[in-house]
Parts: sequence; structure tokens; C-alpha cells
Amino acid sequence: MNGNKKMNTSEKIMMAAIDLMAEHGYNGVSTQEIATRAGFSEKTLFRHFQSKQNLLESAFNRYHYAEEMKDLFLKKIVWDLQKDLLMVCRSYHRIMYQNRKLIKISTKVGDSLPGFRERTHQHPQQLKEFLTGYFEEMYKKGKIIETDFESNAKAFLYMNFGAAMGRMNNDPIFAGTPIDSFIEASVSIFTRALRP
Amino acid sequence: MNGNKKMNTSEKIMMAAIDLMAEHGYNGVSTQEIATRAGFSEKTLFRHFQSKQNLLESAFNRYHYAEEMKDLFLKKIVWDLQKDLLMVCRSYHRIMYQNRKLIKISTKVGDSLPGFRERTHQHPQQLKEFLTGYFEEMYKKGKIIETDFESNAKAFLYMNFGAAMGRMNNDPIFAGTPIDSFIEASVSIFTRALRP
DNA sequence: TAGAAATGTCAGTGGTTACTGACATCACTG
DNA sequence: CAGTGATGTCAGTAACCACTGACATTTCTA
Repeated sequence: MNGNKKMNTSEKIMMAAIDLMAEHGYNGVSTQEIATRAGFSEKTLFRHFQSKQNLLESAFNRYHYAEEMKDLFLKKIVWDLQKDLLMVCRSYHRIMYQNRKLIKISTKVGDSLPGFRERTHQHPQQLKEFLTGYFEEMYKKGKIIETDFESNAKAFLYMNFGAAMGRMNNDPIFAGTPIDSFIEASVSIFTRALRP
Repeated sequence: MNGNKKMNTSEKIMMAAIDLMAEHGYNGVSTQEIATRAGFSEKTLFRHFQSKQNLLESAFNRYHYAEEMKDLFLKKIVWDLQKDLLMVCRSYHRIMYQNRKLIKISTKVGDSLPGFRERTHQHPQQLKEFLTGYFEEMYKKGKIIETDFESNAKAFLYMNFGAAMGRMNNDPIFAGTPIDSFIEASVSIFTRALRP
């Protein structure tokens, strides 16, 4: 999302807005502060974006990474429980980490501004359906035991969702341990629980 | 947290503040709106609380349920994996649900106001240590297999944390299914994964 | 180097916000 | 009934905020 040194004025302002709003919320930061952080005058901000709300919307359109996880996963499946779950976890956390600041903004904004929450929280539903279908298919292939596939999918997703939230909010539980070791441990719990 | 009909002025105002701030955040609601929602004039709000920030702090002191989960769990342990994990989950979700509005406020406030985040998010660290110790003891008793106990504790807690967050934010995944059936399914995953 | 485009400066507008003081009203209670 | 305490009314203050217009200055580029 960042790291690029060659940013134009609009991009610098959007990045400043994202950084500040992720920390203090939409109403917790002023256009003056955003412009100063970006290194421009407030006037320039309004010349580029007309309004504060439009600035946030533009930032979402520019930086929200909305790759279809379902499609991504279908391509990479190899029908090996451990390999597939690892792949799903890693992709999920990668995307959540890329979008972490926009996700923080949308959780703080809530439903005050319309549409943002929907965009950052669109994945869970389709992921749950994907994983439920995956477990059903794996059962038909005789590779896992019969369980409540939908509940398992929910548990797996919430485990990763909770971990992603903890990571983006600097949960002290994550201090020191990289995300990948958590992913491996959490996947092995499910493989042990579901193996025939 | 609510439901009591015999509330005095201060309590009515604090409840109104909690309701509105949980939805729109601290900066997203005015003292005027809070007073109107509570059925009083803005002047009365300031007579009782002096400042907006003090109102929020008073509401936290009055309504934040900070029971020591660790102590609670230690009393109820029976050293049966399924029974203990069920007890932990149910207690955890009960407390998270009681505090849900204050938790929503503190996630929106972030670190802008000092101290709130710490209070609503104090549990994870001590719960992780409790669960890690519990798994070690269960291993010594020969009731579960040897694994990375701390990682298992993290995974278990994040699964429940994610589910609690989803529930308090009306995640459509939870629509229709009660929390208890999720708890049972998630616990049985861990019991199957850890049984010798 | 001339002209165009981007940006800065600055003063200002209309609205909101947290918060106050003075005074009136109401309910209860001894 | 007198008096006390809680509340309402209302006008107001100082700060902040999103946003604008006029004009000057800088920067880029043909």
C-alpha cells in the first residue's frame, strides 16, 4: 500500500488521510491535519478532492485491495488438507494485512458513512461458503471425517479473523512471534481434528 | 448492563452516551444528542459530569464488567477437556457480550483517549497464560497430546475473540445460529485435535 | 523564456461543538 | 407552607471545522 517514493500530490494526501484516520477515526482528524501531514496546504487538499468524504472514498477506491479470495483459492487448491488450509490462511492474512489501515478506518467509522463497512467486510460470507463446500468435497473424497462442515468453516474463519484483528491492533500476544508460526499451529489443529 | 427501569439521571445519561458512542464513536456524537436521547437538557448533563470525557470515564467505571476471568476459571475447572473448554468459552462470551458496547466504543476510540483500550482489552494476555498453563497441566495428567501449548491457547482465544467481535458487529454469518452451537462446534474441534 | 499548471497565502463564512452563567420552574419534604 | 435541590431555558463564548474566493508565488514545460 505504501513504500513507493514517487507519489503524486493526490496519493500523498490520500496516504496521509489513511494513516491519520486509521489511528483517530474519520471525525478524529481534520482536513488541516491531513494536509499538513501530507506536506501541502489545506487548500490543495480541497482542490484535489472537493470534500473530506470524497477524499476518503477516493482513498478506498485507490488502495482497497478487493481481490476475489474465492477465485484465488479455487485456482490453488490441491486437495491436500494441510496444504490447502495453509494456502488459505496465508492468502487471507496477506490481504488483511494489506488492507489493515482501511479496515481499521471502516471499523471506527461503522455505519456513520455509508458503504465502507460493506467493502472491507465483504469477504467473510463468501469465504464461509467456499470453505464449507471445500470440507464437503474433502469428505466425499474420504480425506476428512464427517462433521458439521459449516461450523468448522466458521470456527476456522473466526480464528483467522481474530488473529488478523489482533495483529493490526498490535495485540501484545503477537509481540515477538511472526504470523506464520501462528498459521502453522492453527492449521495443524484443524488437520488433527479432521483427519479420518 | 441495561434493562433496569429504575435508573436515576446520571445512569440514564451514561446509558445514552454508551448507546450513541457505540454506534457513532466518541467524536461522532455531541453532548446535545446524548442529553436529548436521555431525556434531559444539555445543561443537566454538564451538571452531572462536568465534561464529555468525564462522562465517558464515569460510564466505564459504572458499567464495565471487569471480572477476573482467570480467578473465575480456576474455581470451575474439573480437568475434563471438553467440560473445561466449554466453561471457558461460555464465560468468555458472556462477559464479552455484557461489555459489547463498551468494547465497541474503545475500538473506535483507539488510543485517542488514553486508557480505554487497555481496560477493555486486558483479558487476552492473562487468558493466554491461563490456557497455556492449563494445557501443560492436562498434558502432565496424560489427558492431551504434546503440542505447542502456547500456540494452541492463542488459536483458541482468537477463535473466540473473532466470534465475539463478529457477534457484536452483527456479522451476517451469525444470523440465525445461536452462539452456543458455535461454541460446541469449536470446542469439539479442539478436543478432537488434542485427544491422545 | 513565456505561458500554463500547480500550489501557497490569507482572510473569511457559516456551521457546530463543548461548556458556562443567570435566572426561572418544578417537585418534594420537613 | 417554606425552603431546598434538581432541572429547564436561554443567551452566549471561544474554539474548531469544512470549505471558499481572490490573488500571489512557484514549478513545470513547450
